[in-house]
Amino acid sequence: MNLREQIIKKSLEVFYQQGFHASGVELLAKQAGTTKRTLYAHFGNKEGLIEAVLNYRHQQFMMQLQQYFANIEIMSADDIVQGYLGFLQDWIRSDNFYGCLFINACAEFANNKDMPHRIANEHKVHLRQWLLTQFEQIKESRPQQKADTLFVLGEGLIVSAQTGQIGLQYSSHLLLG
Amino acid sequence: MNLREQIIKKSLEVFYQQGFHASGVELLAKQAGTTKRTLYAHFGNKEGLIEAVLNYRHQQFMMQLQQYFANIEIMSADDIVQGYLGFLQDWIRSDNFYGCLFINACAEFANNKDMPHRIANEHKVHLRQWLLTQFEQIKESRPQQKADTLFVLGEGLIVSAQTGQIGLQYSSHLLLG
DNA sequence: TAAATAGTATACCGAACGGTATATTTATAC
DNA sequence: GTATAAATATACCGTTCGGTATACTATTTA
Repeated sequence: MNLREQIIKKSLEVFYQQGFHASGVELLAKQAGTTKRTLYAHFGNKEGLIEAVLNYRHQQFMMQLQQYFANIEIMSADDIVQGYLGFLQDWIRSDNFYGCLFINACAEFANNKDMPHRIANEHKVHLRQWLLTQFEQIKESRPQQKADTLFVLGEGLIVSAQTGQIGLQYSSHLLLG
Repeated sequence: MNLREQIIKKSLEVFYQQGFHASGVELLAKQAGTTKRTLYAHFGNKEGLIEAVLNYRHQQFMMQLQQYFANIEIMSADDIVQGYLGFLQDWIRSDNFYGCLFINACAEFANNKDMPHRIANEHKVHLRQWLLTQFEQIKESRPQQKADTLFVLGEGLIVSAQTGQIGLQYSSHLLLG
């Protein structure tokens, strides 16, 4: 068992459910089944742990998204839209959904020079680029506009769910013009 | 000068820029030009202050939105869409934009039984209802769907701006079907 | 087998936290 | 003009914070 990864995984859970500032290092270590001493040996300080957790979550999220898309056939722009929204809905409807960790990080670290904010920004840029690539691969017209609109819609759905706006009667037939 | 309101206004600024957990009561009092003693006399505890700040922000936001709409002529669904998006864009482009305080509150207080989360939920419900009323007033078809789609798009724009996604090429011609 | 490595247990540090106590000053009102 | 209320200044409380020190144990490797 990889202890370092165990600490990251458990800390991800705690940060996600309680926020970064509200999660003490003592608790993080205990939840990971280890001690502060070991935690600090691995990550230096709390900031180092946060950085590792955010990087881990980025990898995990992109992996899950790619895996989801690997199981569906993408032939049209609508497939991309329905695929991405389906992926988000599965996540949103799952237990222990507390919004997007990167958005939450920006909420707690408002200054864009703060490391968590910067990593969150890079994650979103990466995601937008990935969506763009999907539209480009099927040689869709205006791929940038479609990717960005889908991205914004997705962000809106995530946050709306986080604030308890369930059963939204939104329309997703917006990208096919 | 109303000291209670002064404390609320300054605390709103501090909470908005630093987050709730990261803002100490000592700092909040100092920024408001008063002392902890007085702050506690008015709000009982930190939670009471947070509650007052969130309620104040709700009133302020709805007031500003209504004022913005009072200055434009609403004759079509497109006017409502452009009006709401224009209102959000003005806010997003302003100095000291750090996302939506209510979304940020849900990020820090993930449990929907927490008071800040609950107030945030009520605020969003209220906003959605207000948007719905706008579409109903011009006797637009499918007002609920249009209001919800506009709401989700707005939430997405706010959060996208917060994570630094500028110059998005999204399409707002999505509600006119 | 002995050295080196990694993790545990626990106590501790100074600082900051939310919140309170005491005493003094300011402003309002009868 | 004096009582009453409201705000200030400041010190303090117990607790928790992020982070460190010390000592011990288990595992690996030469």
